[in-house]
Amino acid sequence: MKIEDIIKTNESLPLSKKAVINLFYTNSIINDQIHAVLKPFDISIQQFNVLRILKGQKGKPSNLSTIQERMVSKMSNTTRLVDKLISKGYVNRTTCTSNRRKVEITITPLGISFLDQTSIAVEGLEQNITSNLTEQELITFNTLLNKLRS
Amino acid sequence: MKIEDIIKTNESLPLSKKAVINLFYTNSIINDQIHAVLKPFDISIQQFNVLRILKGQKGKPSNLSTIQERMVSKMSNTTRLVDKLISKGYVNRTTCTSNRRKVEITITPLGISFLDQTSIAVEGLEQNITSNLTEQELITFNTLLNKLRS
DNA sequence: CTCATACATTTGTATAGACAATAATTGTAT
DNA sequence: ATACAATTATTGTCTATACAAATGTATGAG
Repeated sequence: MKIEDIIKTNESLPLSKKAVINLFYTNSIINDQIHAVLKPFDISIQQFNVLRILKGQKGKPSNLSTIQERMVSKMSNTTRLVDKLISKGYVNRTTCTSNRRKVEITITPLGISFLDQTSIAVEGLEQNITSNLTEQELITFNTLLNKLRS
Repeated sequence: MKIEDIIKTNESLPLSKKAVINLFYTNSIINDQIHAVLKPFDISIQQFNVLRILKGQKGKPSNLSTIQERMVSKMSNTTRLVDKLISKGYVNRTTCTSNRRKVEITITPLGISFLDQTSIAVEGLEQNITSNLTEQELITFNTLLNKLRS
């Protein structure tokens, strides 16, 4: 469905506004879909992303600031996000010995196996969503997003 | 900057995942920019959107459900959003006489002049962001977003 | 007319997020 | 060595959001 039809505006929008609204709207739709997929696993998108980042470190511990850097939508409160993951047993937190201001966060075996399970569901959704576009279109889409931010 | 460089992943991502992450990341960046532009006006993006929807009605009052329908990122709590706008004097709320379950919300003259002022700033930003793309690229971008949701 | 049901909005409550203030540790200049 | 600034994380507080329950109103069946 075209974005004009969705927001049901009578006047035709300038292309710039249409693009921004369309970006927000599409993001919102997909966000809801991921949220729905994660719901049975009782985890939020942000918590899921932290686990993904930690697993990407392959055992190497991360500090809070590193996690925050790599989060796609930055979170002011990574401390409390990690608190939630600790209480679920998915990550560990220890103070860094070489620099005691820092903290070292690692994913637990339970966290890894949990992440592996949920990832299957999320990746299925991602492929399902993007299957509406050809490979070439996906490449173009990524390029356009990159340009938009530049 | 390419999305791979931003999330600094060692392994190359599947195109489907890359596209979804890129969408989220780009949305987040632009969201922050709009937030920053609106900050001096002391209004949230959601409140701004409600004002835009109401002005689009050209004097015709809207009920809550209509507003909710047209919001790009749907809000569970339009009541309280409207409360905020009332306390700022930007909208009015009266119960609908023909159906007293419903409520009629209209934008006030103050709301309109406020919206006109802020819109200049927001539209400037929208044009600034999208100026990185040619007109043809913007059209393609909109088409790809539409397809992604289909 | 009265009851059950549907509808439109509001309210309650728990969680998430933004942002500023604080605490603890380390680095640096004199 | 000491004082001051910078770094890193945590906490407090207020607002926003998600979601369920409650409120008030309308409608249709019998």
